[in-house]
Amino acid sequence: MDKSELLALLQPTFATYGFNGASVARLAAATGLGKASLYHHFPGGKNEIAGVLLRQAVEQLQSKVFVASGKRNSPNERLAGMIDRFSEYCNDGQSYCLVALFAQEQAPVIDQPAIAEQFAAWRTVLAQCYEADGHKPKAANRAAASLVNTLYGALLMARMTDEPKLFLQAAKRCKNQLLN
Amino acid sequence: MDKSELLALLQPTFATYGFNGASVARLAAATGLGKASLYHHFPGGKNEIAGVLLRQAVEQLQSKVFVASGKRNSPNERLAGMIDRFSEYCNDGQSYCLVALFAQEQAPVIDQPAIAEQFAAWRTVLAQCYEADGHKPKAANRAAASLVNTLYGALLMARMTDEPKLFLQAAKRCKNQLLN
DNA sequence: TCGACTATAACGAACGTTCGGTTACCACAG
DNA sequence: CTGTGGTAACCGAACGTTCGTTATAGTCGA
Repeated sequence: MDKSELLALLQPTFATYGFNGASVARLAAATGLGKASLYHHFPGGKNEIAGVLLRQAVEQLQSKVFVASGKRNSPNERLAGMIDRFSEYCNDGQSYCLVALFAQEQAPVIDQPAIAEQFAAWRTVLAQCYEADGHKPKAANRAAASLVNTLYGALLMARMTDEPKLFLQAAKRCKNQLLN
Repeated sequence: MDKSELLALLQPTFATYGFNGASVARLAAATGLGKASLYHHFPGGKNEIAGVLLRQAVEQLQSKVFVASGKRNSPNERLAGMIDRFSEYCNDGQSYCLVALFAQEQAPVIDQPAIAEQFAAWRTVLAQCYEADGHKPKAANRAAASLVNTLYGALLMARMTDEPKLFLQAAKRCKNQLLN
């Protein structure tokens, strides 16, 4: 059992129960290993696991979601692509974002200023697309902030109510709105 | 020290640390009482306290926020009022919503189907306003869902980054959008 | 035989909870 | 006014459990 397999088995437990709710016993059970065996792979214990998964989530958002890929495409297409990739990231609203989850619990693995910077950077990426699409700078910033808010709000809503479709519908609305 | 005072002292601890993170020791410390004394007021222990606070939050959203008050006002003014009252509810983005927090941790005090119903009802209240404002039923439903998503998304964002202004700005944008 | 891996069993600390008993307060009989 | 009884409020100390962690030892392919 190698490390990336383990992490894949561990992630859902954190995503389901949050940092505090994911006990080492539960985490070990999720992998099929004994608690002590987990410590062989992650000597830093629970904090190390959570830290790796958190960095993984941020990295994924950074490299797979909030990138204005396809320079040949129109700004709108690039924005739509980001929405689609965020949708993939959260499994169409079925999986929650560890960054949001850990941040809300004030988990010890969270570096809040860094998270704030990260989200600001992602908003900037979005804003640049909106600007390239003809929005004035201020309007572009507003639209970018709105989009991130809506996506995360929809994801939160989907989780609260256990209705992933609430996310899918919101994502669709966001994309439709780009066509104006 | 009466019960409502106690609850007021206890709420911030839950709001800050979440259900799992709010230990009885912390809760007791927040009130200045000993742990045993808390059990005098709340024999049901931590679950009872969290349950009361949760019901309080839902009740507040129900009776103070998502009510189409002021029948004489225009639908837009009523929607704007709800945004304002939600803003008050979350202290301009500085306090988090216990419903959202507990729901995300899958806290034992949460009845997810009930929460889902509750939010559906609130979306309906909003949708009726949008309809009264001339939107077609489907468009009204979409607008209502978007508004809730955005408000909660902005609140989540504000908490994640510890920047309440992200919420205030979003609330302002929502209100401006009503004027079209 | 060695090193990577897993498991059993236990550790101290913190958890939520309960017990036994002390204080503070107030009604009321003397 | 004093004294007595009852009750609500409160607390220190401990309960049993679970937490995250670790010491120790066994398994097994190379």
